Amino acid sequence: MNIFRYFGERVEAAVSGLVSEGVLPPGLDLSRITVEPPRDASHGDLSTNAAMVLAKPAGAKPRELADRIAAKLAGEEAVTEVTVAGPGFINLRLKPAFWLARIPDMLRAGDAYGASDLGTGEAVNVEYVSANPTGPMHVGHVRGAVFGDALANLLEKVGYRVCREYYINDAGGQIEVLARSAMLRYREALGETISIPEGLYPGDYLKPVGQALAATHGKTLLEMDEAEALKIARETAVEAMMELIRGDLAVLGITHEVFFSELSLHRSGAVEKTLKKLEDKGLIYVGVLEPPKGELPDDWEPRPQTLFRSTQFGDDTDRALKKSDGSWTYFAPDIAYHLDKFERGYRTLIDVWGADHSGYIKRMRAAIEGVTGGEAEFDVKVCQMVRLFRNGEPVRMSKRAGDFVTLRDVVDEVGKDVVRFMMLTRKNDAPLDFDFAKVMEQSRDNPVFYVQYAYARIHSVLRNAAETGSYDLSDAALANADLSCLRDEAEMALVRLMATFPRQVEQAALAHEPHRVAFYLDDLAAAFHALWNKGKDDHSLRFIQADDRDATLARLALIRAAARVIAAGLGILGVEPIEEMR
RNA sequence: GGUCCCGUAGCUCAACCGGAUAGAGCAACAGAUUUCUAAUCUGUCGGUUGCAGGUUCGAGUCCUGCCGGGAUCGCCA
Repeated sequence: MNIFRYFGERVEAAVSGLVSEGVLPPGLDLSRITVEPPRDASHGDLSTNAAMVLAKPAGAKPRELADRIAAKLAGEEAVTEVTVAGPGFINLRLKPAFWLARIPDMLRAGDAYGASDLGTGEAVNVEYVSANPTGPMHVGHVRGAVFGDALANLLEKVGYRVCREYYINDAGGQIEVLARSAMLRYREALGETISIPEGLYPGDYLKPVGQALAATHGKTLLEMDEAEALKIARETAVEAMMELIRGDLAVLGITHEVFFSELSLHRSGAVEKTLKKLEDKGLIYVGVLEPPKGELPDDWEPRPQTLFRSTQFGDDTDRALKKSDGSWTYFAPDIAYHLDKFERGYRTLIDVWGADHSGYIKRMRAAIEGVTGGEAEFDVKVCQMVRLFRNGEPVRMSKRAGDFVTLRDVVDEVGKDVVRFMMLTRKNDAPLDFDFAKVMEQSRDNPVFYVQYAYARIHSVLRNAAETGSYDLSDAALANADLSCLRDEAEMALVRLMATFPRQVEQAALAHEPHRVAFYLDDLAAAFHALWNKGKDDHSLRFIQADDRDATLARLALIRAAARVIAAGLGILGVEPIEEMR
């Protein structure tokens, strides 16, 4: 149960009661009414702005209207106290029994706790990673990968039908470089001594590709037309690189449903078809762009080019679709790609990009609006850079000579779960520092540990209970425990926080911000650790009470539910909970 | 120079797409805990939310202009 949604309905009922009594006019817009936890807990359990929002359109004074609504809400079964405060807030306090009744909800829901039908099965496409298939994934790709995956989990959790998608840039110039690099390795595999010139990929990961080419084709590639040979090398290399990348992603626990090839758009004629569509709408023309302001690129010269009228949709300048050699720019097939997603039935398109692509957002948004007639909702989530540290010292990386930290390096060193959690401890558009030492630290400082430790502590208690007493610790049994002895403020604080989880998940999903789940889990862990420590001070608050079976069962139900919530939250982040840490 | 992102406590960051007295952690200081795991907890100190206007009953949040940091800037992807 989402208590905020529930009371949102109760507030609406109170308002429509006032409408039928003639106190309020009919036809009021209720959409801006919110029911939230007040920022300051001393104000109560729930707070609504209904009176302030409705006052003006109803021609009423906010405080007076608040009093009328409050009087109606006071009759609610679960409510113990209603107050009107400040400019017209209505604050509700709920019966402890109402909060406690959420515990069996949680135990019965298990992993599904926090799930909802908010998305009503709507299809959403999340495109993330989409790293060029020119080598293994490096650390720069990790954040977007984790973010996109967690966002997909989050949207699924609240009832969207999510497609996780990867766009393979297998048609550009970098792929030509890859093909040439692979050819070189092929010669090497045939026994030639090679040196890798500047501009080609030097990494050892292309050696197996060269060997595979040699094994399959013998010396025949050397004898055929170079373009023909490069084509074969390219296909083999791209396939091998995608295998590499899929493996890297698997290490992070990421699986895409769709891998979409850029090349397929070229081959199928989808690019031409898409641009024809734009042309028919008068959105394409041949023209000369103004030179960019400020320092000019060295080789700049005015030149007529095929342009998309993205300025018509709010972009700063129109954008080139063809290179001077007549081939497509990156932009052209990308429009076709996004149209393809739309035509596959996705009305909500989410792209996860690195910060270095943020200058591309306006034109893509413009293109999608143009090509779909404004029918698609397009959101780009930009992930800022991750700065690597080792014991506070920045990790130096130079792209030359393959001297970069790979995704596998990081995961091998600290583990998948630590990487995933840490990547979500900052808002996506804020830079993130990742310190190899710090993320392994076992301290309050380290949120991964702190949350995992709360979960482990709970399981420690449960193990202890299983050994020392004859309790039925199944969720089904605990869900039937008499919870009335849970009265302490620390216990209630924990319960209230757990009960807000469904709302937190919904809000995070609507904002496309999975990091909120990570922050919530840190708060939840804090509430649990606080309760634990209170039991040190006051032994009557310990979870296991040898001489009080009812109290023990109630508390085991409480902490078991807390563990369930932590697991549900970690599940969204794609992190495995740990039952024992020693 | 244009565009986008960021600017919140000494430090690292939140703040639920406009709500009440802006919250956590770290650091500092003062305490608790001989444990259901002494990897934890409690308290104190700490703020003109970069600056100046505007919209609003109400602004860290929206708008405008500055200041500062980052990213990016016709054919890379």
